[in-house]
Amino acid sequence: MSLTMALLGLLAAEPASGYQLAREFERDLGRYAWHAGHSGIYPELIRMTERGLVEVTGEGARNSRTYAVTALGRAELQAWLLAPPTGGKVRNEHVLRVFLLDALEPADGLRMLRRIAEDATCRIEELRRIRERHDRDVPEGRDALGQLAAEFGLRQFEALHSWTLWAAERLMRRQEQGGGPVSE
Amino acid sequence: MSLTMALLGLLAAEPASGYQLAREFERDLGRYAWHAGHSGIYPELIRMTERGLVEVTGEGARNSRTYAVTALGRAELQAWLLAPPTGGKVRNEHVLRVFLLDALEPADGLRMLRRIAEDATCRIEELRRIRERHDRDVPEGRDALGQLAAEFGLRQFEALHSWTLWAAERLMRRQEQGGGPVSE
DNA sequence: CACTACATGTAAACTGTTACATGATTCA
DNA sequence: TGAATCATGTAACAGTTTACATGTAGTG
Repeated sequence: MSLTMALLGLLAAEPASGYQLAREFERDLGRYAWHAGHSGIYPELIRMTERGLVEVTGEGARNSRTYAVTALGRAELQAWLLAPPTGGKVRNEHVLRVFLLDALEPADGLRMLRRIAEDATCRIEELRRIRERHDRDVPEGRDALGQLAAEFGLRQFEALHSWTLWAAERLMRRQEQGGGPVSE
Repeated sequence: MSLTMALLGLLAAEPASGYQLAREFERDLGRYAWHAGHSGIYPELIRMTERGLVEVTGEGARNSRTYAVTALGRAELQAWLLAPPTGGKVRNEHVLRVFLLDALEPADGLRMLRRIAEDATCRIEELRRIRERHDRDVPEGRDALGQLAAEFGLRQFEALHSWTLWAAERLMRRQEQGGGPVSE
């Protein structure tokens, strides 16, 4: 269901081939929202074509097919977006790691936090550069989705960074006070 | 794999029954990091017992079994936490919806953003209350994980809220300027 | 011509969800 | 004793991933 909508959303911004869509997932969408590989995308596009949600609008070199959303597809996407938020399932391995921090020795936990903080800093800088580019030439089509993603990611990584600082401080407070922290 | 680690992490904080673990997933972990239902948890606990990662340390009323991590389980968890961050898969239906915003008519998009912002505000207030409680009595065991989650969630919802404000402004800027936005 | 990137697919294995199914204990 | 909650499980189904498989076009 969600994969269907993700594809519909990408194609609503701009028609594309399965290959291009797969690359798109590796960029913004796959990073923050929904991950998918080409082997899931191609069969899904065929199913969607059968259901009339998308259609092949052209064939290019190397047997590539360009897909575009149909009116029906657009209607289904909009209906889904406006529908009451069903208890969406969350799966995020990064966040999971971060939550299990207390299972490590404090020294290891600190190392892990520092690594996460560094990584977050890199991404924040990268996203700030992307933002500047967006400020100059106002994005259209799929780049507009990229802009939404960049602004979202920027704030999220800032939040993550702020959290690592808090968590590191908490760890050090604990280390000073109570002696044996984790191990049995 | 991730479910295994999530369970190991919860049990590392405090031994528990499958039922208690399932309830735990409905709270912090399932909200932000990893969702799982009881029908996935019970079979996984049995497999983990067979692999020697956990063990049954007691049986209580109503045929309940209490599981605890073994030394091996703790070692595997720590190894996984310290391992290089494999390109973790992300699946978040909420974020997906938010990314596909541009597929809606501007008026609908604004309504959606407002709904998300309101929801975020509620959760932020809730998490602030939880934080105050944590400030009074320093959490131990599984409550410590709850504290990590609360501080993380707080920052994340603040980021989401900030993003909705930005996105709403962007939508209104677009509405003023270029006329026809989405529909073909 | 070799290598890389483009481009699409399938089958088996794995993971997770939904719906079904059962029984124990507490409380009103 | 009826209802709610605690407590555990299974089987069929749906969705994803991994590995395999194939062929095209451009570039050095």
